[in-house]
Amino acid sequence: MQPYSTRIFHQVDYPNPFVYTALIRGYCNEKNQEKGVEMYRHMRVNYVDPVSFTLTCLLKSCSDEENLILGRQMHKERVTIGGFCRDVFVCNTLIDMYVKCGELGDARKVFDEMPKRDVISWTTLIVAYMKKGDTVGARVLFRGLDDKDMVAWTAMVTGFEQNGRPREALRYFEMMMNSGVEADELTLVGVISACAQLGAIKYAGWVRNMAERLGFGPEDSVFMGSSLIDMYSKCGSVMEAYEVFKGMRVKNVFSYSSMIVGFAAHGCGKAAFDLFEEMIKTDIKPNKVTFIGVLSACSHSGLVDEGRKYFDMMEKWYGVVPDVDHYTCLIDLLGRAGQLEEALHVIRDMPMEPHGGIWGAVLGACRIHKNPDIAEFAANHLFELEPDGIGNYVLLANIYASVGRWEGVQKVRKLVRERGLRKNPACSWVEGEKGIIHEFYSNDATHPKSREIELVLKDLLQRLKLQGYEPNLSSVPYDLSEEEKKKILYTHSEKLALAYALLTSDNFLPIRIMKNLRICEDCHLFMCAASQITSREIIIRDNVRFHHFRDGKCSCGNFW
DNA sequence: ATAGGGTTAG
Repeated sequence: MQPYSTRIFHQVDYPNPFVYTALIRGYCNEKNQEKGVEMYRHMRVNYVDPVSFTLTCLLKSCSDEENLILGRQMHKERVTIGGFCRDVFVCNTLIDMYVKCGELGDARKVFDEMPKRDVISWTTLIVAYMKKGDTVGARVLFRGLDDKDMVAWTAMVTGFEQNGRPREALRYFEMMMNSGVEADELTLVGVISACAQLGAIKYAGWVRNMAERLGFGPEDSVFMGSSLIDMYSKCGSVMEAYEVFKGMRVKNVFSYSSMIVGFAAHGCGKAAFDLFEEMIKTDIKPNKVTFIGVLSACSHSGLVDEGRKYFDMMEKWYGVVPDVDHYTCLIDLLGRAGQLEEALHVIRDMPMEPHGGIWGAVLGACRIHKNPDIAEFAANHLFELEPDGIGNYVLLANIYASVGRWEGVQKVRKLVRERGLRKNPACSWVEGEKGIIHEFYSNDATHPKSREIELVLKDLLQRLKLQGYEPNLSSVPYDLSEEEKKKILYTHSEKLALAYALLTSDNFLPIRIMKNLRICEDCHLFMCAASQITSREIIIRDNVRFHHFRDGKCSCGNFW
């Protein structure tokens, strides 16, 4: 605040509400809440009645500072002054204040008691429900909203996207289009992120065209560019991601980090490092996520020494203090490289408590290196930290099974039963014609083409066998007969998805399969062989990384 | 004069 603002103020003999409010606004804008409140008191003591803007200024600063106590006081003030109860501006700011302070119930109460609400009141609340993860609540509210505008629709689209429900996000986007509401940059960025989750590369292409027509293509918009980079790499196309990156006129830390993370997930370690080196020559400062990318690039390429070097550098040279997630990358790096003992030392010596992710990285490494003892140790921590994390139980059971410790498998199964947990069904999906997503579960015969899929798969299996493919029975973590194991392997969801893609897609295009869990050894072998026999490039995105199968080989080097 | 929706993480 300019010092003379206050001086001038004191020269006014009888300041009116607007003069006071101007001063309060000045203080609040420069985050000097105490001074703002002091002026407010001054105003009241002198019997000057506040206007609604006076309250909204103070409430806004309560939102920013998350000062719930003062916020509640202002809420009461509103009542005592009277008249403002009906003021939509004041109420909306009040709702926002309660939301920012995490008091959704109070926000709702203000909303319910408003005599007249506008689209902003609704949207504020819808976003709050979405952020809390209550998509049902948000949807109910949205249904009750009469004049749904662009921002309200966008809040729904991005809300679903942020809650990991990309299909609903796209559904709402389409409903938005159908109801004739225009989309803008923010809407389309949300849609692109939903496509990234889904692996819907064709759909994303249309959205990108739309964005370019509207003047916010990746060349012009950093947001659009960064989310396209992320989308293309999550859809298995790093090169296209890089094309977008190169074409962006303005880049920021998001663009670089997304690209580095993309390279990392595809096992392009060298490209990730080169881009990092390029980045630090610009004015753009690397942040936490950038280093997550760099470190995970090291771990997917097995570069332990490089990883250690970057880990030591990040704080010393770039002022980014390693947090528990960076330690997770380091543990993952050491673990993958087989240095499990060293990984445990790092956990012991690190300055924070290990969280689930840390033990998860250890457990993952134990799977690669078939180490049931350390696995048990890590899993016990995990079972305490994440008692409902079904993936951990499955992983431990698989590790036991891989070394034939069936009594261990039984023990884990019992634990799962006792805790009333259920295995996540494995699911794979591909984008079919017209960009429609086709989903497959294991042993799933609900797809309209399932009869043909079965035939394609049978035929493929026979041809693969002639080439020397043998089902990998140890991929089935059950103590079953060979025949039964073969039957189970044969129905894994990614194989169904592959058969569907072979049946329907264009011959020259790569096949992109997404799945929710990690690919099993047998499917990995199967895909290697299938890529050779069919001369098709097969790209599988599992829940961790990408596998590019081409000419009988996988980009992960059979080490994942 | 004052308000609601956005990009990167193993």
